[in-house]
Amino acid sequence: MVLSTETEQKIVTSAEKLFYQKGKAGTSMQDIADDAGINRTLLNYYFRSKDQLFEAVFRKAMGRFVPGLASVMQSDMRFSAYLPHMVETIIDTMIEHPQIPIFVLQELSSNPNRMPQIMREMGIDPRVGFSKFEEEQVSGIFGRMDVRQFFINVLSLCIFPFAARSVITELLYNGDGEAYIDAMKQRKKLLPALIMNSLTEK
Amino acid sequence: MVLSTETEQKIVTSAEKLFYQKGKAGTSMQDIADDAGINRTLLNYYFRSKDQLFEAVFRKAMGRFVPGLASVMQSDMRFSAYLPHMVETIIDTMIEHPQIPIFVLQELSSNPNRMPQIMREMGIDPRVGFSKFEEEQVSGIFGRMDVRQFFINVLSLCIFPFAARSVITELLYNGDGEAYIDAMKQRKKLLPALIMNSLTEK
DNA sequence: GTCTATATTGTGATAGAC
DNA sequence: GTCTATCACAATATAGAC
Repeated sequence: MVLSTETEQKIVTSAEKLFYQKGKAGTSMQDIADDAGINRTLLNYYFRSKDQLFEAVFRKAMGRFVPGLASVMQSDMRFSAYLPHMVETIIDTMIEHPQIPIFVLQELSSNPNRMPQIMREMGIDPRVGFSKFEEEQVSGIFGRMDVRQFFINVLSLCIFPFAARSVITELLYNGDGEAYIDAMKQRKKLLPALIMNSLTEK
Repeated sequence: MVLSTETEQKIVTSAEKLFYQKGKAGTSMQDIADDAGINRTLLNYYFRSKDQLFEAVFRKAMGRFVPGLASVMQSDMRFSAYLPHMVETIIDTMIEHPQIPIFVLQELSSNPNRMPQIMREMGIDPRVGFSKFEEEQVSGIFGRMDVRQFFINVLSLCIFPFAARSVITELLYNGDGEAYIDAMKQRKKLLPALIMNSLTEK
């Protein structure tokens, strides 16, 4: 999607901000227009309907982290280098766009049937991401760990802390947002070691 | 909250189902009435406003997993027994109410300022849940692992797979919902060992 | 491209009959 | 407690002037 005019960009910027925060149904076209400082009817002029504007925002959100992940997956790094790189890529993306996890997961949860289509559109082949793991599983790095469970663990450890930001900040860091962010940055170094460690049998 | 009449129960049941699925703004009073098979104005009769109905559902959702967690935390089990029990409690709750994570996280994300108040209302003292960990940290079980990071890891590994259900099912289990559920059940045994393993230095 | 005016529908909420 | 009728308002969307 190419954003030609300045107005179009302002619309998308405001729409992203508000859709991320309040969701699709919780955000009105008027809200977006006000935030962008433009007339409400311009939203319809550029995007025809709220649905289409939302679609643009949703796809942009998916596009913010899928390509980064895909490129890591498709690189020919070995597992030992692959893991820290993947963790860092995910966490950096999350720090930059901390509201995306909930936004995307909420939409996919309300509309689970979208997943297959999205995967096709984004050119995601589940088998590609695994080939690397499966090769190395043969060589024994994974021990008895199921590759799928392993993958779930990595994603959980990287993404959940951002989806649960408010809870974690309040419950563990006494509401101190900076302490929370610091902790998230630490996880870039912490997680790879922890994950590797979890693979070796006790 | 005591649900006296049958009608009131039908309302709450439908409201839970729809609010979990579509969120507060995405669900209309008419939707709920239709789902419950009753007249729309009865919702106002019993709950006065949509806000108050939502509050009832939200508190019920919080109440579904907070007490279970709190009771585990406040028991005087030692860490080695505490961990599997905590993991099992969380995952069992998630299997029973898989939509609660996103529902709660989305609401708390849109409205982060609710967290402190909720913690007070539910009688959650952040220090209580940690006392157990901190005692044992002195005795060296945690090694150099930060207790807060550890806690984040446990919650991430237990909860995220449910928040990301549609993604995981599609990406890792070819859309096979039963395979997904089986994997979640396996995690009850898998995670405690993995987590303990991650604590020991390599 | 941007505005005003307007059409149309949906929404939350209440009053009052039964 | 449950219904019908009705309110005030907000929502998306379009037509048409400039």
